[in-house]
Amino acid sequence: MPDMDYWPTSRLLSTAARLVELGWNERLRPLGLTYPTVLTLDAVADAGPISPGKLAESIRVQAQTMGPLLTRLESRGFIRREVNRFDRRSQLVSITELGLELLNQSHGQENTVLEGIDLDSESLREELIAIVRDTKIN
Amino acid sequence: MPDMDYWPTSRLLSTAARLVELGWNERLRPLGLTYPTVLTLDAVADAGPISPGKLAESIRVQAQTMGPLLTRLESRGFIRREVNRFDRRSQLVSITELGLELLNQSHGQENTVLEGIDLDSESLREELIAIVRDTKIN
DNA sequence: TAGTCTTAGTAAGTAAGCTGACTATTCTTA
DNA sequence: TAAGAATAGTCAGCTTACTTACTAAGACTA
Repeated sequence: MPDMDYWPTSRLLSTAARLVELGWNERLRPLGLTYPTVLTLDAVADAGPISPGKLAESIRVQAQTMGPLLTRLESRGFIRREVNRFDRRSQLVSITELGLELLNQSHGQENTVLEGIDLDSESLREELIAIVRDTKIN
Repeated sequence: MPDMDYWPTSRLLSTAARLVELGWNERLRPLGLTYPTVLTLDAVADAGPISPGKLAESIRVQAQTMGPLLTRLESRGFIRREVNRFDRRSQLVSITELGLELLNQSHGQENTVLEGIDLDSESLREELIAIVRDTKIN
């Protein structure tokens, strides 16, 4: 085990994030989902029919990242994409029955991730929120 | 800005990590480096001639991830790889003069990242260390 | 010593994320 | 109303990271 006391905080942050995502993905694999796809499905389920751009903004990735992600979700039948009749540049994404079903199953798994690790401390949450809030995205 | 109070902590964690890495990469781009390459160069500089496997272990990525990363670093002349004479299965990685020089420049940039964000609080570090320590990697 | 187990590294395939550059549509303004 | 600016999405190219499966070399054991 490396001597993490000497790691820069940024390095701790990304390593922790990668390990947590890894744990998530392990649980989600049997469902055919991954961590980012669950984030996206969640956002679509929440925000009703929504454009890919807004979706990208809401989970803080680039539009170029959201495109292929939606393509994968669509090819598996978890979402639907249609052109917005009122602005033909944009699309409207909505979740399918199958997507909703999978999303519910994934929420059932949620509790089993990272049990034993005190990940829900309020102070940790507050510091992470500060980072996300204060880091400017271009 | 989304309502992060309702985000799961894991989501906060990976979003924060991605944004921090983004900020890092912006600073490193003029040097021709990226966040993971600096991690790797750092580890090589620290641990002297070291095998790719140990290197992967020390920064907690898979060996299959380390391989291509070293190939890129080598093609830019930042590191050197040679076969270990005493165990011809393995290699020994060492940093070059050029790599050392770049690494020093990147350390100079380090201070300008994330200034204004309280990223170095001790409690944040402790919680992150706990996550990295307690998350089993296969 | 021959056969098996272990270890080091690589290859192939997929996913996710980025930048920069492009097309198509809509909006704005002179 | 025509020209230019802005917006939505995609394409191409690159990097990082994972899984599964492989080869080569060394170690161990019957």
